[in-house]
Amino acid sequence: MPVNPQREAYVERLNKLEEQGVMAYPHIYSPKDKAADLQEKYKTLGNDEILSDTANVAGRIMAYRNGGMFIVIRDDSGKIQLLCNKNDFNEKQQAVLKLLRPGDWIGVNGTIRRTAAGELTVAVSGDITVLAKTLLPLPEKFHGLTDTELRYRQRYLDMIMSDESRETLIKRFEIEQEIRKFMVERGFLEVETPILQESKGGATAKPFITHHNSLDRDLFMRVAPELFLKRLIIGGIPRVFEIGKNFRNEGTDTTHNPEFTMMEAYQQFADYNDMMDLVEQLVEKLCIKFNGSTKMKFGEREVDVKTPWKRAGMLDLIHEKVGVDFLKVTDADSARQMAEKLDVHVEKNATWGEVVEEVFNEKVEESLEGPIHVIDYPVEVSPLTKTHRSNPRLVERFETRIFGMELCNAYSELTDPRDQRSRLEAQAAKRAGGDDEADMLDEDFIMALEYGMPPTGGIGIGIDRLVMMILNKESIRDIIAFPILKEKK
RNA sequence: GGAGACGUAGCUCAGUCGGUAGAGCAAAUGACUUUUAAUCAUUGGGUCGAGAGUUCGAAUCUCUCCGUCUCCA
Repeated sequence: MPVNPQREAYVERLNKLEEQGVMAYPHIYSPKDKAADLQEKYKTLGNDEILSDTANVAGRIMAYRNGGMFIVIRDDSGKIQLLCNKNDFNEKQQAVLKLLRPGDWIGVNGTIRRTAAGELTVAVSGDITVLAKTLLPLPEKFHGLTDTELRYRQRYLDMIMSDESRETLIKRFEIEQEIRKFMVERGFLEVETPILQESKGGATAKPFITHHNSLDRDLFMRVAPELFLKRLIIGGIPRVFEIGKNFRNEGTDTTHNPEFTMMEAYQQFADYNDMMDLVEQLVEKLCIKFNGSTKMKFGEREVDVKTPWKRAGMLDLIHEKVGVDFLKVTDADSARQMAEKLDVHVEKNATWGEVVEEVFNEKVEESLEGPIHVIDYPVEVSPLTKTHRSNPRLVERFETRIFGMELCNAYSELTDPRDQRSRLEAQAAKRAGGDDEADMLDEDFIMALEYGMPPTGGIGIGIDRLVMMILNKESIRDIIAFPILKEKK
């Protein structure tokens, strides 16, 4: 951390303040008023009008003008100007006033007036209570902090200087609160499951590996909570959800952060159709709550998330888009040849399902503005999903897409322990063949399934992506308070 | 992983043809019962991301590396 050469002057002022017998970092303060409440209450007050009404506010100094005669403070509700008339201040009070700077936290008592210039103002009656002295100057007040690296490394400064950054992060956490409320109202119990896991499972992704010293063994940071939440369903909880961090060992870009927030939910006796209803209702409700309508904007693009949303089979979408019906292609060889004809590159040993998924990703995915549920995936790329009730080559799985982005991934959960074993064995074989994104065979999970899991619908919703869509932020770093950055050298 | 842009004072930025490092804000001292990015005067503040090279001389040209952003895979 580079030393700020101006810090010395701030420390010197702090010392002078304490020499005056002023506590720079007191324990408590209880202001009676908020800036925004006062602005609202006195909005009809005319210029130059002076009242005897008293006010008591506290906040951070954002502007300090005319030698302290005019000070603007900001609390959590908004800003208000203070008037410090030297003639009303005794010698010590004047000394304290002189030592204040933007960035300091103060609390004041005073009376209400509106200045000739039209600014609602608290005329301070002498004593100013210092609540915290800043030892570093705030960034330049007009432009604020624009250096993206500094904004993320010192997010608190970004929040101080940018109303938009601060409000965006607050809304992000409010959205999470609303999601919890929505789920609880529907009878889901919020639970917690292990982040440190002995087996890597639940999603196709590279894990982080960490080490437990006293057990002397490596553990995986979870890529998904899925296999533990299912154990809770088996244990008899009818509806569970968990909102928490998942960790995937991959690069960063505008839609990926290696640790990201996911909500997974599982519902007893339900299937994937119920999950489609769930996510539709959730997103519609959030959009109305935070944007005032069912219209959702992302950059220049706009969609309407009014329910119900379109549902379309993955193979039908491919058929429509490129004119090939992969259901009529029955073996992997023919599928691979078909992919080559479509100019889609696939691995030499790719299965039918892997080819279909790749063709979808290359040719169809991007054009889906949504909201749309892409349903019925190939069985080979969905190791934890129950086979489709009308076609054994497919599974009852859907991914919802909005603005071309994946919002969620959900299934009728695979509950047959025999089928689950053979699917995970296939995954383990891929893993043995060098695919470190493939799942491991988790014997303990299979055993849990052997005790009987009821029909279950499950869903995983990417909370960061959802927040980006609702708040119209095109970079995931804007809605994560502390996104990952490279080491500063 | 690839390509491009960027990196200069605490912050926001300028820096022409390669020739002594600049401004505004912030800071220090003072003035002003005035303000709305307050203003005015004076003063201090630089490893020009790091390293190497070319050159009499490099913020500037070349190369390597680091970091940030964007686009692509």
